[in-house]
Amino acid sequence: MKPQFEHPVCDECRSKLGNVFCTLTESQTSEMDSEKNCSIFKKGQIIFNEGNKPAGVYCVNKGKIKIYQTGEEGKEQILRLAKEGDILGYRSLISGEAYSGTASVMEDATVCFIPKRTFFDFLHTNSDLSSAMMQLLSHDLKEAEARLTGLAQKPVRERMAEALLMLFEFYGSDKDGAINAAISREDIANIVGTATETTIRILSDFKNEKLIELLGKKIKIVNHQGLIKTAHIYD
Amino acid sequence: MKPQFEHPVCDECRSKLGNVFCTLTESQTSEMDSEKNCSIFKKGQIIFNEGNKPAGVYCVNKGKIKIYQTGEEGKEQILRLAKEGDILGYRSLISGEAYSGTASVMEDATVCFIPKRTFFDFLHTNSDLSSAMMQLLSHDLKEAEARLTGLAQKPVRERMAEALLMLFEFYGSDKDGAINAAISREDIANIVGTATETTIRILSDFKNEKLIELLGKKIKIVNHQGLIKTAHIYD
DNA sequence: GTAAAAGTATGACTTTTGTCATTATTGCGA
DNA sequence: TCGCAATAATGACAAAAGTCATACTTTTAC
Repeated sequence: MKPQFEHPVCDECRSKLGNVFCTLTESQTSEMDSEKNCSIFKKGQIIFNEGNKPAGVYCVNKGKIKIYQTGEEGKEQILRLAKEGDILGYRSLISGEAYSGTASVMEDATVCFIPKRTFFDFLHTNSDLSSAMMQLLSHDLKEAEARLTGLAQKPVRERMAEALLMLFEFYGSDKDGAINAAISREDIANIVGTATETTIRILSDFKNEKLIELLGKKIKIVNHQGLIKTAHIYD
Repeated sequence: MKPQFEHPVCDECRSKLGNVFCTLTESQTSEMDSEKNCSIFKKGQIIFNEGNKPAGVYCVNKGKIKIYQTGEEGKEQILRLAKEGDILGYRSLISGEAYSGTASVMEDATVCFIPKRTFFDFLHTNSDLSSAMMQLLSHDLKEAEARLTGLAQKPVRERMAEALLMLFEFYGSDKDGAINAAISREDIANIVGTATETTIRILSDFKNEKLIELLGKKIKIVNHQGLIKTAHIYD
């Protein structure tokens, strides 16, 4: 056995990163440690697929993951991004349905699997966890509804500015001050809900307007206020 | 006192219509009956406003309500519709934020108000209710994400067909077989996420294609299969 | 280390959808 | 019941965004 691999840095997930599992009691924490199952996923691998039945929830220890729905012509719509500390697959598990989206690895990841039975057991006996899950779902719902309205009402350019600010917020910045993620133009397009070419064009517009810099695959925001203004966010 | 007005048909909300409050115990049911507060709202009235702080949840006894977000140029995006048996305002209450949408009455309504304290008290002591709320939120989230993807990927015509099928499903049909709601073209536009004129045009296209009939303000679906095909839903 | 594949960039053009203007039509209140 | 206001309908046009073609660049795999 190699315990340092089986439970790599999950204490971090719980305490440092402050996800819903912070609410677990001592005994639940150790039950989780014995029940969970961590694995490594390489870039491009699928963690779960739209249409599959969930058998538990996933907790991301490390890496970057996208959850997307596939439209008719195979175009992906990215619904959510996940990084260390985030949990995945709870929506479908809770509503007892098949996954409505696919989780795919953008950067090599370590992910723990917590079996359905364990998770529901915690949920039924720990009202703090229930409460945290309700808040998580409420937050996701708020987010989804805001994006829905934006998609219906805002032009691509505004949504693009918004997406860049979101990516910066979510991933933070590397040593160069660029968004700390190697995200393709296509993925950005699939977040914003537009064509890849349009994404490329708007990014070069932003570059010409000195709002961003393009450092290879990395994007650096050089004028935050300008982007905020472009996104028409005034609060 | 006039008990027949204070608690008009709430037993129906609970048992017949099967909302989350089915999970309440006997004593909680009577506690709710004494704590709740029912009122009548006329068409056009606002039940709560985007930005306000929630003080409880609302349970719709009768009537038709829309929840929408207002975009920059004052355009409404309808997020959800509610009818008898539905509850309102739980998302913001649970996440402890201001309302992210406005609830406005489309057809005269009777609505009960359940104070925050009572609701949270039930939630903490009744794990069946917690569970039901989690399922409700999960369902809403799934719905929102599906609409998000549709908005990003499907043309207006498909979304319109989808919306008509949804309205039929949600409101049922009246004696003429038409959708049992007097919903304006503008409201339909704000559900679909398009301009009112585009809505009018597509509805007359659908009429010419013998998919629907327009009986004054009412819409009758005469070719369900055709609409399903137009919406590109194949499951 | 090199070739193939994937990703990025740009131009030309088309399609979709929105906007504005104008005219019916309906519903409702005085 | 009349007339006003809101809603619905339609046309002409403009703008936004998508598609297709092609070139160039970077990554990846052998």
